[in-house]
Amino acid sequence: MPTELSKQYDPREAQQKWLALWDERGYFHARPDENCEPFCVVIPPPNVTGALHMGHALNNTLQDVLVRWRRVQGYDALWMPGTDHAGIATQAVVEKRVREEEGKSRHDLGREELVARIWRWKDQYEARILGQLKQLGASCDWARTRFTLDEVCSRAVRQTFFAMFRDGYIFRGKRLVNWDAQLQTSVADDETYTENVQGGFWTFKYPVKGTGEFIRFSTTRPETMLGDTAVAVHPSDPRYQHLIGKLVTIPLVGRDIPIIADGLLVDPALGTGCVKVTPAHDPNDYACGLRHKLPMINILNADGTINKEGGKYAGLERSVARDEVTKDMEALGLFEGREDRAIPLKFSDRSKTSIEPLLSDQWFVKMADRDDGKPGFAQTAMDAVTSGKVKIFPERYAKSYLDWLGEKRDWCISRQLWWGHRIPIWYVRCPEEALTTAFAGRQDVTWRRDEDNDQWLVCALEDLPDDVLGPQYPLRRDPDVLDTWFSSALWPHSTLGWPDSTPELRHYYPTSVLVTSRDIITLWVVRMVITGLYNVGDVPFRHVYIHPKILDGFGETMSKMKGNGVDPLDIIELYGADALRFGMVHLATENQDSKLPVSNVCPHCGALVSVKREHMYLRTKKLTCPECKKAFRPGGPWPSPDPELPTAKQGSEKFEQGRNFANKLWNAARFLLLNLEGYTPGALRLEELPTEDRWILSRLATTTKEVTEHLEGFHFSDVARAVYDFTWSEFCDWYVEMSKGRLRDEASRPQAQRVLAGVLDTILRLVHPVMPFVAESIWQALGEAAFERGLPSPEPSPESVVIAPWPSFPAEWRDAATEKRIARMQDLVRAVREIRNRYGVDTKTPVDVLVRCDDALAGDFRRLEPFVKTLANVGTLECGPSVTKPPQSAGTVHPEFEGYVSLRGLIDPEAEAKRVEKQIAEKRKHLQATQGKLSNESFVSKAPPEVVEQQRALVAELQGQIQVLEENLRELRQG
RNA sequence: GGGCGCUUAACUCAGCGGCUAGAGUGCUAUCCUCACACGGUAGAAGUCACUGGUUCAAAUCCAGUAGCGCCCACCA
Repeated sequence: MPTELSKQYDPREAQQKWLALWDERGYFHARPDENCEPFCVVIPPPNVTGALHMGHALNNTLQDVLVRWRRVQGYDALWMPGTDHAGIATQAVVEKRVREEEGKSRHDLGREELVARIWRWKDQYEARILGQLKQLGASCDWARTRFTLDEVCSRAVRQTFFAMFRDGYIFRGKRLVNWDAQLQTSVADDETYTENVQGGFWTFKYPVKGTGEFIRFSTTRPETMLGDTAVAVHPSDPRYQHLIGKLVTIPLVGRDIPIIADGLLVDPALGTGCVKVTPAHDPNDYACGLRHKLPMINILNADGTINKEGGKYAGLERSVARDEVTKDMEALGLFEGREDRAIPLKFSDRSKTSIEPLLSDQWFVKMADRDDGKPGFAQTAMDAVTSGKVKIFPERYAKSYLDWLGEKRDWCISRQLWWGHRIPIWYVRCPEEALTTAFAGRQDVTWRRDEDNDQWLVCALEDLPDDVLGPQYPLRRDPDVLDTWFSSALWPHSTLGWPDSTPELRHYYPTSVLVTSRDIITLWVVRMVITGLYNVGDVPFRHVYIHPKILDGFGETMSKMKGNGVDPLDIIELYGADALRFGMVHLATENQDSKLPVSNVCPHCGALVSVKREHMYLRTKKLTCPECKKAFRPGGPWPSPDPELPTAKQGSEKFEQGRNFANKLWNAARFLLLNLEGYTPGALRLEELPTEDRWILSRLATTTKEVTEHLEGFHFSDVARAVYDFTWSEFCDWYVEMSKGRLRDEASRPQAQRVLAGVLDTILRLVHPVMPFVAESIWQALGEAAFERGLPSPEPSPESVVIAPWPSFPAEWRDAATEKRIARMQDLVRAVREIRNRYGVDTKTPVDVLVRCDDALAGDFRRLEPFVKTLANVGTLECGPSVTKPPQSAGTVHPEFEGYVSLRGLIDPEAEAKRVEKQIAEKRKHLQATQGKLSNESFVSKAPPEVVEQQRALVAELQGQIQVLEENLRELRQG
């Protein structure tokens, strides 16, 4: 029963109960309804590697706010959930576990077994992540949950790759990879580490042909000289101007290479100012090689020995070749010296041997414009934004999107991993007839010639058996997998069933809005636009909303290692899911970062101990709680629990506002429910309502309009603020207080109940997208006591706030005159309270108040007299034009009236006089400034007339107030 | 190195050309009054980073300076 509502809102109980109820009733399940306008959001799929962090909490809260709002607005709302297989990250986590628990490497397990292990890991963590999202209150359509590596997504990936390959958007190209010569495999960047090792810095010289001159250069890897294809100097370096365009000979291999000018590669201040260029074995040289169309000579075999390009050095180990090369150069008199130097060197995580940058064949998606008339991918994506088909909020992020695309850099999509979508390419050496015969009439196989390697590249929609061409032409499948972002790029349409034309795809695509963070605009947003346009023929979403990034109290990124992160689940436990959500919505401003100070929660007493810089990176092993003086271990990525010292969870006081707000709402509802006895539903006629009712309805109508507009413009912080301010500062602080007397009066009670119930009903609808749990709790309780309610006419209430229609009120409800009337009364009440406080007059002792004002105002105050009397505990209230300041009273001046509180025996005339003097001084200063403006001829002539008028009115007002204050002062001094 | 952003009360942030610059937290005083102490009432607290400029008018627009941060590229 309603009267049993506890004094404090218990989020935990509510969360359990309503999650189950919502799920059971299927509120979040969407069925494509042609007669209903769709609103669709696809979740940025979280990685299955670990737990959700604060960024996820923010991202998903904002999506949920939008989806819940649109759903109750009557849209056919679908929020598509799912997770990402996150190639490298997931494989690395599982490999690490296998290594730690079994001491085995992935090579010990083999590809199949490792992938099987990762699938098991994925099932476990996917369940955990989805569970966390549910705890947050995310209103996803869980029945549609997808995974970027599941069958549905795989089919889309296969189809996309096949079509892009067939259409010539996917091509094979060269790229430098990290080559592990011991394991004879390339390794991903994440699998390497850099160490400073003692190395050499050699200086050599090459003879410049036909000049007798030499050009000097330095290197840390002399053996790469065998693969040099140019020497570069800075275009504006005066020392070498005359040599640009000349040829030099590499003596050891007898190759002639040009001297080129390259401002990007060469820093004239470093070394000799000349750089040898080895495009096949150095990332910078590679870029330079592309710019100058230099030959790229690979001098290494897979095992790290020098290949046939190295001439007489062929077959030598790298290090041996280095010595030999140096020795031979010295013998030729071309060696100038060597100095010891610490050199950063990349190593492979697994073999611990040094990484060799090696040019290898990789797969790319072509971004640049094409010469065959088909659109270039980069351009189509740029057009989508410049034409406004995709709108980015805040607008400034459109610039990063366009800038990045403007480079039109090809997208390398092959990764040397085992976990992911395997590239559907088979290599075979055979005459083409073998292919045409075997695949005659098949649309699902296509092939292209790879002249460099004398082979065919065969792409197929379904896996091809190795012997499909017969035993003499075995197929070899590409071992690599696709970049994770390749499958993520298809997410908005693959999750809806593409390549099939499903009802979902037809109805919900393009989706409505994508909510994400700015660091993946280029990795993800751009690529979704490209594939959406290519596969479906339309953009994937109409709007992109980029939310801020959450940083710690010092403005640093949060990370487990630093120990400055906050676990959303801890916040839910400590403050409730609604508090977490309110906090997230509240910090979502237009700003690009938002700081969230972090605290350790004392495991003994729950006190918050703020995390300081020196606590980070596990530098502090033990902290003492300032409250209970007991010791604990600060939160962080501790590998195991400490038996001696309990570890703190991490929290933040930022969420107290949301928790308190939920409690405030709860108690406002409690108040109403305790006063609903005898409630009967009934229609309200605006014109018959008393001032206070028209006032709260006017404020409610304004708030509703504002909240709706803030949601439409993605101004989330303003949404939270508007709902909070109205509920707390207007409804609770004033209207509820004003209703107390009316509820005790038999005659006015029914109407007060109806308005209170109606306003609370609307507040719940407005609060629901942000704080669904507390809204539902109150909604259900209210439903028992006042099932039929509403504004202006009562209706049976929907069975859940989750499906309660979004409110909107006629513009006439907003009533500026009434709002002004109440504001004036509030000013009077506040002034009386201030005087009461100042003189320490107990709230239980009534004071007499006199107000000098015109007749109209006096009439107003008389109508509102009961409120003035109860809100400020006023004994007698006298008002009118003939009122004079009583002796021994304190006063207040207002633009429209003067108020006096009689303080017989309490007043300190001297203190009061000083106060009045101070006020006079302030008003005079203000008056002077205002008059100054008005005496400025150009202000009067150039400023808009209403601004000038405003200032004139202000002058009159101030003069009046000063006059009153001066009279009061005289009276105080005389009396 | 390129791009973007931030600097307003003790802290976290609103305000984006025209009120005597606001909120939440914290602080001070007071009140456990029959919705709420996760509360009420009132109060104190700001050279709007600095220097110039534009404008009748600048926290707000422009330029520069300093500090902080994010993203991207890179460190022969």
